[in-house]
Amino acid sequence: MSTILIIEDEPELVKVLRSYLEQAGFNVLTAYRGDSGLSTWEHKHPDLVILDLNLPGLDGLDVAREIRRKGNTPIIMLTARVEEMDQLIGLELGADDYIPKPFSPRVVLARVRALLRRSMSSPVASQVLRVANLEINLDAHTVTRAGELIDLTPTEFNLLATLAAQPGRAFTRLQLLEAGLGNAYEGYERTIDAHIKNLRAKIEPDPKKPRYIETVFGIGYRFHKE
Amino acid sequence: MSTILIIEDEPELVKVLRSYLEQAGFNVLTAYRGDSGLSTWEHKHPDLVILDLNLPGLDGLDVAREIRRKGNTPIIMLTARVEEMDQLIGLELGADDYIPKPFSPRVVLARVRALLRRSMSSPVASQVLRVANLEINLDAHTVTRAGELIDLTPTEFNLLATLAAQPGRAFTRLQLLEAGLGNAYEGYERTIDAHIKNLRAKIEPDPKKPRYIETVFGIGYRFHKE
DNA sequence: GTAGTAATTTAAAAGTATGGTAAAACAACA
DNA sequence: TGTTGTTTTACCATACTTTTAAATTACTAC
Repeated sequence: MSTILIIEDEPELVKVLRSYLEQAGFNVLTAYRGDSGLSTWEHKHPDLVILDLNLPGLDGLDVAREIRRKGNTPIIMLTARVEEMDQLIGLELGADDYIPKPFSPRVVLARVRALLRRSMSSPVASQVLRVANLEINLDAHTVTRAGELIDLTPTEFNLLATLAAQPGRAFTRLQLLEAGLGNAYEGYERTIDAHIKNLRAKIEPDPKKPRYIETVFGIGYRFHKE
Repeated sequence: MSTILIIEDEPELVKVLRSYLEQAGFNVLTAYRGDSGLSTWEHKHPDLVILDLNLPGLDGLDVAREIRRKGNTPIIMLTARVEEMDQLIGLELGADDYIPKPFSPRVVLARVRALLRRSMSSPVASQVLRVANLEINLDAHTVTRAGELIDLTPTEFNLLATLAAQPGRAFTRLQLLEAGLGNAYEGYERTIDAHIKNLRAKIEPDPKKPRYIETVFGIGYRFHKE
């Protein structure tokens, strides 16, 4: 269930939005000031922020900038008028969407859903990678193939997660050492080969003819796309 | 510069949108039917699609579904009324944003920018060279011709990428040795010839009459321009 | 045009690098 | 200490690159 943080100083508006969003099954946090909103964001890690432009304590623009600097939580900006919105766009600040007041809560809900769907499906935000008939759960550190649980070592899991996060992209052994094992410029590149071999033995139906983890000759490895 | 595909059957609306978007520096493609729009999308790979819900030929919903199935181009959906929009949301179809008619072109422009900024910064944004009907994916280290995957060796891939990155420019064998193979002043220039031959055998429809990789007598080679 | 020259294409052989694999050495941890 | 996971090593098969040399093609000058 997704958590949404509303930073807005007009209590009536917050009340309406909260009820509408909770109705729709979201978990709602609220803050009435910019600074306290930012602090809530830092401690609770919401999945999305609805942010008013004019706020006491700390301006909405500054809040957005700060959130962008420290993370990539999707932001929906509430603005007083369309003209104001256009100005904002010009500023190229990091909000993902803008809704001019007055708006219907329904519109907000629609945008929230659209934005969440988008950010959820992005490889960084999602906690579960689904590729081919593999399911890689980053939180649980588990991998299942067709519902069957596959037991992987930490290194194998990291490698797989790195590769599967961007199917189709080829990684060099050095990149994999860095991303999957943490140790960049120390260590032997062929170590990766050994792990890949073990990984293939566990996840490939036929390890001799890998379907998921492809070899890119002269480069490294790649997770099969599609 | 970003390319935007508008799929909309109302000519007047297309005209307004086009002028507004082009004014803002975008490259605009248009289609008046769902099926032709989908085909344009497949061939031109726009960075974003503005899609009307009601279309002749192929329904907007189907177009969106198809685009989602084959890729992840951001989609902005144009809908007749707010109520209709809510219905769509319920369908959980893959559009990224919804704009109810009537709308101001300014709003559309704002959304386009917001969405592009979002998708541009996403890590999936892959480096792809498209020349003729070849698609050279630098991240994946793959080459496809008309969707067909072509298997190249590392050297062949580097050579092709070097040549295709600047179509029309002639490269000497020495430059190609350096750019494609890494070893500059050592090595035999004729080596390039051998690789070019193998490369042609793989990517040219008729290797005897090369269309892509042209010979520049006395100089070296050049990727065909246009 | 034609002959002569130079550059390119081609195919095959010789050489080299890369990846797969299994097993041994090593490290971490209970 | 026994167990499990990681890294290294070494060998082999395979894929790739380079060289070679002969055949072909393109240019130049007559």
